[in-house]
Amino acid sequence: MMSIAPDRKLTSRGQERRDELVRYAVTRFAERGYHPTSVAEIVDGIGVGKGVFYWYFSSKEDLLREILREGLLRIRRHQQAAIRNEPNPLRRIENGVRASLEWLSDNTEVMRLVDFAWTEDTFASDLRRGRAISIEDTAKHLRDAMDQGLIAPGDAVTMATAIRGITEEVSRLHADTDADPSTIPADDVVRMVLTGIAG
Amino acid sequence: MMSIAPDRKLTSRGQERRDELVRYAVTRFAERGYHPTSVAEIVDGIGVGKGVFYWYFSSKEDLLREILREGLLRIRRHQQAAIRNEPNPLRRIENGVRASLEWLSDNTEVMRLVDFAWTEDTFASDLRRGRAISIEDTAKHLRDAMDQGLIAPGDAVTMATAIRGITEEVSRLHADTDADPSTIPADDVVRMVLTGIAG
DNA sequence: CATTCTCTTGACCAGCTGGTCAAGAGAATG
DNA sequence: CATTCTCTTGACCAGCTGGTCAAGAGAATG
Repeated sequence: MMSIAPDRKLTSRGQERRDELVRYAVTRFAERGYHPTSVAEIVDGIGVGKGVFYWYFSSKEDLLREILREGLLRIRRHQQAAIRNEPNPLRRIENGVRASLEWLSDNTEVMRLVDFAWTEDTFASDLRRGRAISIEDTAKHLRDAMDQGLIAPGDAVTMATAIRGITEEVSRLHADTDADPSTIPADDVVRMVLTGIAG
Repeated sequence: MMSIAPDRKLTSRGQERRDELVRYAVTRFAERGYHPTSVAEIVDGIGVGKGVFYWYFSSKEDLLREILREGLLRIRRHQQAAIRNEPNPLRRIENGVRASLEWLSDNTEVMRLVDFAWTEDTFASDLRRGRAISIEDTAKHLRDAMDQGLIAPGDAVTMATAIRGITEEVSRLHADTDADPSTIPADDVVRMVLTGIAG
C-alpha cells in the first residue's frame, strides 16, 4: 500500500533520506535556480531513483515550500534567541538585526531561495504572512521605545520595513562580494539603523 | 534573406511590434514568472505567429535581458534628473531616494523582474555592474557630506547599501499592500535615511 | 521465520518547451 | 510596376518536464 501523504511518519532511515534530498536541492536551486533545476537532476545527483523523490514530497513545488518553511522557522528562532532576556526595546532591535545578519550570511543559499520565492505568486503568499509578523515584531519594539521616550515618534511600520531592508540588502551585497560571513559590517549596519547617515 | 541579429534596424512598424512584445512580456513575466511564461503564451497573447518573436529577439533570455537593460536605464535617468541642479550632497541623496521610490512604485512589474533576475546567475551578472555604479554614486555623495562636515564619518559603501535596501524594501511592501503609488511614505523613508530610528 | 510496513527502482508517459525554417505577404524603393 | 527588403505565418522538431506506477527489496514486527 502506498500513500501520497507528504508528511507521513518516517523511520530514521527515511528521515535521513529526506534531509539528504532537501540539502542537495537547496544547493542546486540556489546555484542554478528553481525552475532550471529538474527533479531528475536532484535524484541523479544523490544517486537514487525518481520514485524516491515522490515518496517524500508530493511535488517539486512542495519541496521548495518545505525548504522555505524550515528556513524561515530557523531564522525566526535565531532572532528570538538573540532577543530573549533583553528588556530594552532598542537593544532588542539591535540584537535582532545582528542575529539576522549573522544568520543570513551563514545561509546565503536559503536567502537566495527566499528572494526567488517572492517573485512567484505561488510561493509569495506563504512569505507575506511571515513578513507581516516579522515587521510587526519590530514595530512593537519601536512603539515601546517611543512610549519610553527613547526615540521620537514616527511611522513604526515604515521604520520596521526600513530596518528589514537595510539588513537584507547588506546581507545580499556581502554574500555576492565576500564569502566570509564573519566580515559582515554589523556595527555599521546597527549605526545606520539607530541614527541613519547622520551617524 | 534572413539574419538573427537581435538589434537590427527596424522600420517604424517593426519598432511598434517590438515594443508590443516587450510590454506584453513584462506583464506576463511579472504576473506568472519568467520561466512559467512560455514564448507561445506571449505570441498567442498578442495574436501573432511564433516566428515574430524570433525575428525581434534571439531568445527568450535575450528578451528579459532587454527588459532589464531598458528598465535600469530608465530608473537611472529618472534619478539623475531629480539630482541635477542640487549642489548639497544630502539633498542630492534625498532627491535620489524620492525619485527611486516614485519610479519603483510606478513600475512595480519591472521591479519584480529585476528581483527575479537577481536570483539567477545568467541575469545577475548583468545587474551587479549596475548595482556597483548605483552604490558608488550614493557613496560619493556621502563622502562629500562627510568632507563638508554635514555628517559624521563612516563606511560610505555600507551606508549607501543601507539606503538602497530601505528604498527597495519599502517599495516592495508598498507594491504588495497598496496599489496607489502616490501613498508611498516618502517622508518617513527620508527621515529613516537621514536620522535612523532616532528620528 | 512469516507477515507487514517502509522505502526504492526505473521504465514509461502525455504534454509542453524553446527554437527553426521554408514559404510567402506587404511595404518601400527606384 | 518590377525588385528588393522587412516582416509574418505556422507546421514541425528533438529533447526535456513533472509525475506515475507496478514490481520488488529490505527492515521491522510479532
